[in-house]
Amino acid sequence: MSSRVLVTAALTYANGSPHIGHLLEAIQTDVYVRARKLAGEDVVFMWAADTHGTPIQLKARDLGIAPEELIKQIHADHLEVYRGFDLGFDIYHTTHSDETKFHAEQVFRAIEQAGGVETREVQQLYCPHDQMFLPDRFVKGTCPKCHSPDQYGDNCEKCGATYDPTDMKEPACSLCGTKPVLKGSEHLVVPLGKHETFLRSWLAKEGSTQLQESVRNYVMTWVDGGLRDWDISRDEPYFGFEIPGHPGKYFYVWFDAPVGYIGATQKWCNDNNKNVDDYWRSTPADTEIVHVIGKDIVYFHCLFWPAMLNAAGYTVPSRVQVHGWLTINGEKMSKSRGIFISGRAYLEHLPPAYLRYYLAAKLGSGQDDLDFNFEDFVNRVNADLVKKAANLASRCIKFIGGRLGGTLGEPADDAAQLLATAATRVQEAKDLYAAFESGRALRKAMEIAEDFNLYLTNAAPWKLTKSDPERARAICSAGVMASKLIAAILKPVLPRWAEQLETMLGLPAPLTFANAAEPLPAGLELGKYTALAEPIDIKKLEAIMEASVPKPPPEPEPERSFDYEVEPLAAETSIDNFVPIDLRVGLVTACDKVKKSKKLLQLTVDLGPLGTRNIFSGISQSYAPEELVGKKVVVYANLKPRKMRFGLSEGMVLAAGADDTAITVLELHDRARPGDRIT
RNA sequence: GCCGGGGUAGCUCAGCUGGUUAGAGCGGAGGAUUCAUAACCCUCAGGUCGGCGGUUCAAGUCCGCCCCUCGGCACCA
Repeated sequence: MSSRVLVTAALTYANGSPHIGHLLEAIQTDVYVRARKLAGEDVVFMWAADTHGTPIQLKARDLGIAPEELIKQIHADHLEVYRGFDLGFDIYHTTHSDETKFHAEQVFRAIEQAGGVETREVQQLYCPHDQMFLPDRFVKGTCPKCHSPDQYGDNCEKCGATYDPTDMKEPACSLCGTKPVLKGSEHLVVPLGKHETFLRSWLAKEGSTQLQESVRNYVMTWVDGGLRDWDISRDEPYFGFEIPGHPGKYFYVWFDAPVGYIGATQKWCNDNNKNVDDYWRSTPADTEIVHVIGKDIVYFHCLFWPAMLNAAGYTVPSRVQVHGWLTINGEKMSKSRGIFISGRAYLEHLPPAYLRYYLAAKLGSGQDDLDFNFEDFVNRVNADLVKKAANLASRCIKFIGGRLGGTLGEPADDAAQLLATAATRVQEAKDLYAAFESGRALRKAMEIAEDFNLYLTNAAPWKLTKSDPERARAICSAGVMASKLIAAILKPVLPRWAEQLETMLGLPAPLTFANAAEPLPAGLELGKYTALAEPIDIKKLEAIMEASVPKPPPEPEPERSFDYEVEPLAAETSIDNFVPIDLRVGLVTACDKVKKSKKLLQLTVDLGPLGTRNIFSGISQSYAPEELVGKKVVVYANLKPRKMRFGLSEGMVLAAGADDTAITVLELHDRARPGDRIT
């Protein structure tokens, strides 16, 4: 066992408030940390907000405030929400800090001195109006392949072509519309190929790094496919740290973001009289470094990050634990479609314990996606927490309090075996937690509750209050003891539950995995029972989701503001340009999903006297096929038929919407006749 | 197309290195009980363990092929 353990959750990007997806990871990390602490290990949870990069810079500009001000506000918000969920991090720092800057520079200098940094001349689009180089997604223009207008600088959503923003026709800055110019710039790159030997050993199956098998395989495909150079610099203006010795160049946000882990540790060490080198200049055998991340950032944490650390002489991670995505009622989260839960909205309606329990109960060590299902949530919380665990404590403590003078006795002999099994389960749970198997660990607690609820029913102490009160006391005392063991297992997930029970039982010391099985003294005066968990109603969850979705502004302000952007208005034109476009009323008579296609639906559209058409439309992410059947839609009917992979598309169905998942097909009133021209 | 994960009772899932009549939780049906937060306890699911072949004395459990589904990649990191 290492003498020290340092755990991190991924840094939350400081451009918004944490949502339930962030909380999944935070809770997973917190449960892991608390469990290992409860096991008596020296564990710290180092965390921070990720504050640099173009999106934050631009958001601050839109709000008319300095980026420093923006991230300060957001940091405060993160801290409040995360504390609200009882997350036991030792620090929630920020990457925009002296400590992170210091270590980012250290890492960079070390790599540079070892000859690990090279320069490359990069030609990039530059907006003379905004006076900045434009990342690919900030360029809009016409696709060089299919000539669709208004596509992003990296690929075309219409034809799927990929290209360089410099290849686009009529490129424009997406911020101001100005035509960007091509400008050369020198970038600093780290040729990752130089670190291949190290990375292979770090990733090796036989090595000491703990990685999920699927993660290891995934990363190895990158290594085997040839490691590319990593561009670590960005030109000013860029919200971040200037690179030492390279004026006007800034660290790319992904260079300094993970260094935020070290920065947070440095700050915490400064404040707590510890030595940062014990953590980050140690050997993995001496200090475990465990990163909990989502599957989107595996690339950074399993390639760049260990390579950087190793090259700069820092401790490399000993474990990277990857989790999947959170879906809500089986659907991907999406603010625009109202499928979204913010941490803040949750806290306004429900106690954090339920979410912590639900997510921890569903989490295992795999990286499967996890569904937040409302019905399941209510069932699980009510059945496990309320009906099983809380009820066991309630029936025993209340029984002793109400009928037996509130004094605990020795646990009954016939419960000894069950209590021994329960004590074993606590130890098993400890190990399960350390393996990120919180779901299984919690099951152990429920097994204890099931055992003892049954035991109590069979032993029926309520029949003995008159005839044999001491026997009744012994039975219930065993139940109280079981509740204590359950609370120990629940403690990493439900710290407040454990504290409440500690108070009711008047425990001399906080519960740990080690002391959980220590007997309670006979003669102990029990405190009054206070409810450990209350049943919840599914309506609460619906209310939370509603409250999470940004509401439209109550009254239109003099200057209307929108939370979305639309394409700029096309150039003015005459009616002559409209005439050649023949739009017709079409009745959708059949509609099916296209196999092997993510976006397409295949429609059969009746144009009345003009016959029927087969039309493919990229709206499958917004419509179920059956929704469209019987609808009257607008068809661009003289559009040249287009051969697609799945067949011939004979026209186009008109629709509105920027996002593939939020498209609205134009529908006509029922009195429109199929085939009628639209003018 | 390529790479991964899945496909086991109505739902969510356990089933490790193959071995008696395939399990749990939830929901549902019935019953028992009243200490407890209408809580607890008992009984009830006759499930082709996605399909087809194969290995074996023995296969959800190993091998091959196929189907379905989810995710990732293929452009960016």
